[in-house]
Amino acid sequence: MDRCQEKVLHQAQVEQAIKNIPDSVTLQSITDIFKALSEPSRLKIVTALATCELCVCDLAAVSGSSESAVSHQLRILRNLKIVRYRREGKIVFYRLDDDHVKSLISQSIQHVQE
Amino acid sequence: MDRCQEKVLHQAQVEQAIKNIPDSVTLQSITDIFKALSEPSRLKIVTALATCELCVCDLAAVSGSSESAVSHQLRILRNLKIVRYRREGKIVFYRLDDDHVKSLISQSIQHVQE
DNA sequence: TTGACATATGAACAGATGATCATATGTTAA
DNA sequence: TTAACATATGATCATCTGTTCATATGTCAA
Repeated sequence: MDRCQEKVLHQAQVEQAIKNIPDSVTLQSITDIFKALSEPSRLKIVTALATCELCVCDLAAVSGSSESAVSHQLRILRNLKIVRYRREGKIVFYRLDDDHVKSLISQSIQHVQE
Repeated sequence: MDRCQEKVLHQAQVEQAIKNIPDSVTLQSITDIFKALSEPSRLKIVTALATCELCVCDLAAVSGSSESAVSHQLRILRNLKIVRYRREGKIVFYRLDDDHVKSLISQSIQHVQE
C-alpha cells in the first residue's frame, strides 16, 4: 500500500498547501541556505562572523578546524552568498554578506530556547 | 602547514568571536533545526503545514513522496519539536509546533530574493 | 627571481543520510 | 475477533558530504 484509498483525504487543504510551497528554484535556494547552516563547523564560522570580519587563520582557530577545512567550508558559504571577502595583502578577510543570516540564527536560538 | 605562523592573527577579535558562539548544546540544537529544513522534501512538508494541519496521506500528495517516506520525515520533524500531531481515529493530523519556523522560512525567502 | 606564507583546491576515504521495501502497530467497523 | 486501512518503523542500499592530505595559487619581501 502506498497511498490511502481516496487519493487525497482533504482535497481543498491540499490544494491550498501546494499553492503555499515556493517555486522549485526558490525552494532549492532556501534548502541550500539551511543546509549551509546545518553543519556545526559552518555554523560556528557564521556565528563568529556575526561579530566581526575574520581571516581564514582566525576562523580556523575559532572553529577548531584546520585551515584547509575552513577554506573548503568558506567556498561553500561564498557560493551561497552567505559570506563576502576582501583581500588585504596575503590575508583574506571574510564577513557576512548581509544581515538576514544573523536574523535566521537569532530566530533559531529563540526557537531552541523555549 | 596547518596553522599560520603566529597562532592567531587577530587575537582580540578571535576571543570575541569565540564568546559569540553558542554553547555546544545550543549549537547542536540549531544545526538540527537547519538540517531538518535543508531537505526539499522536508521543507515542502513544513511550508505545507504553514497553511493548515494535514494528515500523512495529504502530505504525501503535497510533497510528491510515498507515505512511508513522509512518515520517516515527520518522525525527524517531531523529534525536533518542529511539528506536533493529534490523532483523530485512524488519521493523524500534523501541524507546526510554533511560529518560529514560519519566521525562519520567511526570513530565508527574503534573503534569497535579493 | 626566490623564498616564505596565507589561502585555495583536487582526490580519496569514512561517515552520514534519504528512499525503498517489508513488516509492525494502532484504530475502526462488522 | 477479523478485516481493512492509516501510519510507523527497522534494515538495506546508494548517494551525498566533510575532512584530510598533497599540491597549487597568489602575495609580499628581499
